[in-house]
Parts: sequence; C-alpha cells; structure tokens
Amino acid sequence: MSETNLPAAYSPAEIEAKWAERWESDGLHKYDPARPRSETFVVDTPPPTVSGSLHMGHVFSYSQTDVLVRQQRMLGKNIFYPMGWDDNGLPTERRVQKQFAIRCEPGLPYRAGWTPTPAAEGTKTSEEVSRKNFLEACAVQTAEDEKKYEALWRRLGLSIDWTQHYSTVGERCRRVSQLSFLDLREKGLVYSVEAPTLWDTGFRTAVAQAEVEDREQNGNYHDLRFQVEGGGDFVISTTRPELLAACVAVVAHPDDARYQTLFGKRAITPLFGASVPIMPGAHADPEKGTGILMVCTFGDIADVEFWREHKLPLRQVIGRDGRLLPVEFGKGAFESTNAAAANEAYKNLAGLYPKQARTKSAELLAAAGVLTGPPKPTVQAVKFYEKGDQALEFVPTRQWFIRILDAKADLLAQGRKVRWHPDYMLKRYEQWVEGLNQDWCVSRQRFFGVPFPVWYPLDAKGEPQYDKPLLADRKSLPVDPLADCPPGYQESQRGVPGGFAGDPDVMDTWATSSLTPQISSHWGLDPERHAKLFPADMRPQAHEIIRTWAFYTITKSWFHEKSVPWRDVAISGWVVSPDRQKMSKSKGKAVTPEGLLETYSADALRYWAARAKLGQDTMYDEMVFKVGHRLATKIFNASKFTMLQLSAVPGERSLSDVTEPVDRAWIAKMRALIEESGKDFASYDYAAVLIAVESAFWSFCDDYLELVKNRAYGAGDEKARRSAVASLEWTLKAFLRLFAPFLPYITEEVWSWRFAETEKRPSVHAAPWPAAAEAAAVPAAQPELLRLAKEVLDATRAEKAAQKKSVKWPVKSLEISGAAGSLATLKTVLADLCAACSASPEAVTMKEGAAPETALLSLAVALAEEDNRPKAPKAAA
RNA sequence: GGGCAGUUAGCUCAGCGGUAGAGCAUUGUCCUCACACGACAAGGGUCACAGGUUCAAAUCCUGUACUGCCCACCA
Repeated sequence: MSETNLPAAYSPAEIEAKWAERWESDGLHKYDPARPRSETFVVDTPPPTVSGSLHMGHVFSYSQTDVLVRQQRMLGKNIFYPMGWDDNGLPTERRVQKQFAIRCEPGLPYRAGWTPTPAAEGTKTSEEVSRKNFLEACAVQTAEDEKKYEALWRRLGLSIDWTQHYSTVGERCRRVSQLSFLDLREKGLVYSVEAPTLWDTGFRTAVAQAEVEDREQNGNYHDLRFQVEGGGDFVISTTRPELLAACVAVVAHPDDARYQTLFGKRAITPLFGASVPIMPGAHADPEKGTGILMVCTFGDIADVEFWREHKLPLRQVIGRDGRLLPVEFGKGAFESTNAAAANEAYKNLAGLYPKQARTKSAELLAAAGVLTGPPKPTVQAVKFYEKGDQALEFVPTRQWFIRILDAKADLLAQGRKVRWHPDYMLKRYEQWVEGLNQDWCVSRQRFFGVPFPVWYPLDAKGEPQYDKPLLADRKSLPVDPLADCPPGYQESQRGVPGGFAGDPDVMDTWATSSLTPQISSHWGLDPERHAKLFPADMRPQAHEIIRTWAFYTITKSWFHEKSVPWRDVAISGWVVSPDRQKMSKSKGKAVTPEGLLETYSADALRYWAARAKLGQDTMYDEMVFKVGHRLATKIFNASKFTMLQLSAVPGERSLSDVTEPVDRAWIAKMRALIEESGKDFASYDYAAVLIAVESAFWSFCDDYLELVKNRAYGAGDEKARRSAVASLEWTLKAFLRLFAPFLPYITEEVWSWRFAETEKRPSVHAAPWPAAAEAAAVPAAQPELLRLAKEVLDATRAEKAAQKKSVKWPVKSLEISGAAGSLATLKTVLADLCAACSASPEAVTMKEGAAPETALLSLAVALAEEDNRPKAPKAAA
C-alpha cells in the first residue's frame, strides 16, 4: 500500500479479520523443529476446561501470556506455543449430562449407531447410556465447544501454533498419563490401598487433599452423658451425634486433670451400649467443648489417624451414597452390652442422610435423657469437595495413591529452582507443600477420564487379587481395561473366576494435566522432540491452582525426570467485578468476550489485560477498554500523518541524517525507553513497558510531533527537514515494534503500509525487538532540551487557554529568563518552538535570571490582540 | 489461628529514598492543514495510622488498624 492511499479511518473489525487470517496463512506462529533448543522459547500453556464457554478471566490471563510470547518472538526466538483443551474432567462430564440429558450406566451394553441429541429445554429425566456411548457424547460436545474456544483465541490474536494442539482426553494424553502411571509404579511411587479416604457422597468418588475446601456451616453442640464402666460418668460435647454408633473410643488430653482417673477405664456409649476405651490423645484440646471427645469411624482426619495408630475396630456407618448403612449391633465390630436396645435405636437412623440422622439422633438422645442441656449453636468449618455440595466423609475404599509425602523436601527444593513471577507466589507453593498430610489420591470413581492401565486376576471365588495387578505393556498404550484384555488373557475370561477384571476407575484430571510439558513434548513417543521441548521455559497460570497444577507438575517432573518442568512460572491475577467478586464465579456473566471484542476490538481488550501486572487482581472496567481503543486510534492517526511526511521526502534516510539538537534529544529519550523496556520484559514486567511506551507515545504525539511538524513540512532548509523526517521514521518504527506485543493488530496494519517493504519484514511480529544500540550512532543531545521546550510550549498553551483563544492564536511577546546554559540550549530549538506556538522569532526575548523552584525557566507570555493569520482554506467535510 | 499481598486525587492504578503522578470522571476552553474516536487548560491528595532510621521517607524499619487472597480450624 502506498502512503498516498492510506485508509481514511481506523476500522478494527476489518483489520483484525484481515490479519488473523494472514498470520494463519503465512504460518507466522509455527514452531520450527529444526532450530536448536537454545533458540527456542517453550510455553506450557494452560489447557482451559471445556465446560461451555470462556470468560473474561480467560481473556485476561491468556492475553498477558501472549504479550510475553510475542516479545520473545521478536527477540528472535523460535516459539513453541501450543494450546490444549482440558476436556476429560468432571465439569465436562456434567455439561454433557445436562446438554443431552443422559447419564452413564457402566453396566449397560454399548448401543452402536446411537447419537446424542441435545435435550429439550427443561428436560428433567435422563436417559441411561453405556460408558462407551457416554464417551462418544462427550467427544461430540467437546468438539463443538473447542471450535468456539479456538475462534475466540484467534480473534483475540493469541499467537498460538494451532498445529500443536492437544486435548486431555485425546489418545496422546491418555497414553502419556498411563505411561506416567506405569513409570511411577516401576519406581515404587504408586500404591493402592483400601483405607478411609475423603469421599464425596454426591459424586460418589474419592477426592484428593488439593481439591478440598473448607466451608462455614451452622451446627449445634450436643452434650451427651457417657457412663463409665464400674461407675461414674462424663459429658462429651459433639456436633455430630449421628456418628455415635461409630464411636470406637473416647479421648482426652493426657495432661487434662479432669480425666486422669478415667484413662484405662471403659465408657459405655449412650443408646448403643458399646464399650469403648477411654484413652489419652494429644490431639484433644482441653479448651474445646468439655475437653473429651469421641473417636468415630470417621468424623475427621484426626479420627482416622488415631484409629489407625491404635488399631481400633472399624464401625463404618456412612455409606458411599452418604446414607447411614444398615448395621446390626451384637454382630462383628458392632458390639453392644444391649444389642436389642441398640438395634431398636439404630433402626430409626438407618437409611437417613447425615443431616436427617443428626436431628433424629438428637431426638433419640433427648428421649433417652442423655442430653445434659439444649443444643448450643456453633459455626464450624466443614470440608467439601470444591465442586461438590455435600460435606465430605471418610469412607474406606480402595484407591490408588502417589507417594508424595516422602518427597516433601525434594519438592520444596524443586519449587525454589523455578523463578516465580511475582516472586512472593513461591511462598504459596512452599506453604502448601509443607502442609501436605496425605499422599495424592489419583483414582476417581467416574467414567469420563483416563482409565488406569491395570487389570486384576480373579481368584477361584471370582474376587480380584489387588496385590497382583496386571499392568499394561508400555507399547500397547493407551488401553481401556474395561474393553481391552490384559496380556495373556482372552476377552472370554473377563469377570469369571480364574479370569480377570479391569480396574473400573479413572484418574484424577490433574494426573493428566500435571503432564502438560510432557504431553507437548511427546514424551515417550519422540525422544528427540522431547529433548528439545522439555523442560519448558514458561508456565503461565492462575494463583489458586498453585497447589494443584503447579504443584503436581513439579511433582511429576521430579519423579519422572529429576528435573523442574519449566524455568519461569508467570502467575496471573483474577478479574474481579466491581463488587470485588471473582468474575468467573459471579452470576452476572452477561458480558461475554465475544460481545466485548465486537464492541471494543481485540487490541482494546488486550490493552486492558496488559495494564495489569502479573499476580494482581484487576477490576473489570470497560473504561479501560475505551482507553485502549483510543490508543489504537491514536496510533493509526499519528502513523498516517508521519508516513505522509516520509513519502514527501524522497530517498532513503537513516539515523545519520538526524542532526538537529531537538531530534537528537528525542532519539536519546527513545533510546532510554527501549533500554528500560527490554529490562522490564526480561523480568516479565510487561505492564511497566506498556505504561512507559504509552506515555512516551502520547508525548511524541502532543509535543514532539508539534515541534517538528513545520520543519517536516519543509519550513527550514533541506538538511533540517531530513533530520526531522529521519527521526520521525525511526521513531515510528520503534514505537510500532514496542507496541506490537500488546496491540498486534493495529501495529501490524500500520507496519504493512510502509515498513513491511522497506524493512523487508512482512510482519512487525517477525521484526526484531528494538535494540538501544540502534540509536548508539546518534550523538547525545542536551538532556534538558525537551523539558525546556515543553515548558515554553506549556506556558503559551496555558495563556491561550486562559484567554479562551485557539492554540494557533499568535503570540505577541515571549519573555524567557533562566540560567545561561538553559537559554543556550533553548536557542537550538527556537525555530521549531516559535513555529509550534505561533510566535515570530522577533517576539522572543531572553535574559539570564532566576527560574522558579519547580521549573527551569521563568516565562511571560502576551498574546496578540487579533488573529491576523491568513485563513486556511477549509477542507471539504 | 498461620502466611502473603495491599491501603496514594471522586474511581482505577503507577511511583518504592531526593520538588506528590497518569488515565477516567468533573469544570472551562479550542474546528489546530494526522486525529473532535481530537487538542489545551483548571480544580482535586497532610501518599491508612503511630513510632523509628536518615540531611531527606509515599518510598526503608517496627508496630497498629482495615481490605483481599492462600492455608489451617469439623470433638
């Protein structure tokens, strides 16, 4: 495009559509596997959860990552920037259930030819389908969502290499996940055990410590009187009377004077008449309740630990569905001094959910006269699965665990080898690792996920022999143990005594997403590629998943490769709505990224995201989009103007043409800006770069352009004009490149007008990041020059504003006093200055004198009485 | 309860040892041959509070108070 034929107005929608397509067809974002590791920058991109739609929180953090990536690309790096979709988790499963009104029933046979159809609005019932059919429905739904996600990312201008994309439920991810499992198994780092586990009764699955959160709940203390065998009694204060039937001991602090005489004796539980030992236990807090408490199987983690340590009997009353199990006193572990009465009492509770059982128990206890007073309300913290709405219970089940507790010290050391941005985020990691109290439970009793590559031989009675698991061959991965046969068996032996059974569980989604660096690198498939891409350079992620994603990724890399997974981790903040709620969690999600892109442009949204530093939560504020849009418009207009000046002066120009002191001073300012920007980017502080570049750009438009305009028009001699034009050209090139990572569309558009050709770089994004050395040849100017000029400009502008005159109103006289040095410097720019403030050189008088404290000059401005300029011909509208 | 951040103009934030800053909002102007999707100007702050270090503190140290987040807290 020639400069005489530039677009009249800035039209972001057109520009963005045009360049998004061009970048794709030119392969601008493609990773080049031929280039060496040292020239490569590898991003371990977060795979967004596929559960419907992306929100402004995603736009925010992914834009920040893209800014860093684009700057690396301009530094000449071979960028590896893949995108993945996390589509194997519970959120996806739930979305599919709702979307098609189906439910997975693993017992059902596969129905060939069945296709999922979207459920009608308000459908209440759900159709039961086989596991395989359910997985097919998941595939259909995720494919559709992922198409939408990709379109949004392209529109936003994320410079992703789409040929590198993956999906966590895809074959390669299943393969890597299973390979990881087998590798850990070989290293002795994974085990299965039947033990009390954090269990979500709503989803009916085990969950890991990392997915648990505390929620405040209202409860009541119930004071129950226990009898002591051989006489005496004491009172226990409990919020969970429904667990009385599961009581296996009572415990007080070893130093608690009140209970010294009871230790070693036995108590009789009310209602159920179980004889339980009274034991000392350090976890009992004398200050809480009555200082003595029940150990139940299981009320909390302390119960589990005490029960395990003292090998107490198991009286499990909570079932996998959360209801109280039908147990019989007088049998097995449920001993009772009065089984008949116990069973009579318990039959009121069997089948109830904990909350109902709590109320019922309180009634029974009151009726039995065991309560010593009315219930006392309290607020307690209760553990919930973060995605669940039922309180977690401890239920003994068989689960797979990864041995992380033994590795705490190593994992702390690994975390410290990574550079965290901002650095204080390391603390969160450390605090999490230090507080770990359970191995990582990786099995989930769900359907849509990566299965374990494991089968169990069945003994003569058809019982699985869990201690002799049959593992898949590494070469056969991925396998589905419910569909595939273990090595050496026939399908006909499935489920029959002497045959085998597949492990029915699937892995925690983090077991897969903790391997994203290995997934991208094709670990186990392509060793050469893996060596080039692992470990990665940068991991961008949000802070609330430090304990999950960052932690598990560091863990897996340590276990598999004794390496950190990446060198830097960039932690983004959240987007908060004006009521200070996290946007992605708030109900009012009416603002969709698509709509905002339509209204404001991708560059405007990216501007908003890039104004926020890493780790810092940011207000959702449409005013900032407007500011971003305004900046892009200004770049469009100032560039158009500048290029018109360039085309008016024929021939090539270089910085050696920059001879005027004011131009040299400007170049020096740009040089400092470039230097600072490089440093800030190196420390991941892109926001500081944007702020500095933006501020310099406005001063370029408002002051420097005004100063050199006349000279660029040809008001002075040819050498002076060349100096102005050469400076403008170089400055514009520098600005476009400095802005390019932030505002990829407008900068690319403007670049294409001229510099794509003159610089032999078809894309600004493939142009080199500005180097301060470029300007090294330009001799240093008087450092105060620009400031002095601005003081004069501002004084005349202020006077004109005060007198309500136009900016071009002529100045009658301009008296300047200041230090001799300042005046000498000012003289070198006087011609430009006079032109910029409409004063004739004769109107200026200078004399040495004192300047005010806050300025370099003292100025007196008088305006002409009349504007006697010739009227400029009005351009047709 | 432990940890980490933050508290600067009406709002959103930058500055992090040397004369209080920006954008938005408010007010008043100006069609100026790139841009009215623009430009100029004005008003607006004892930089949460209290001590300390220093010639000098919004900036460093200590403490306090709020706010937010992360973690812990189930008798």
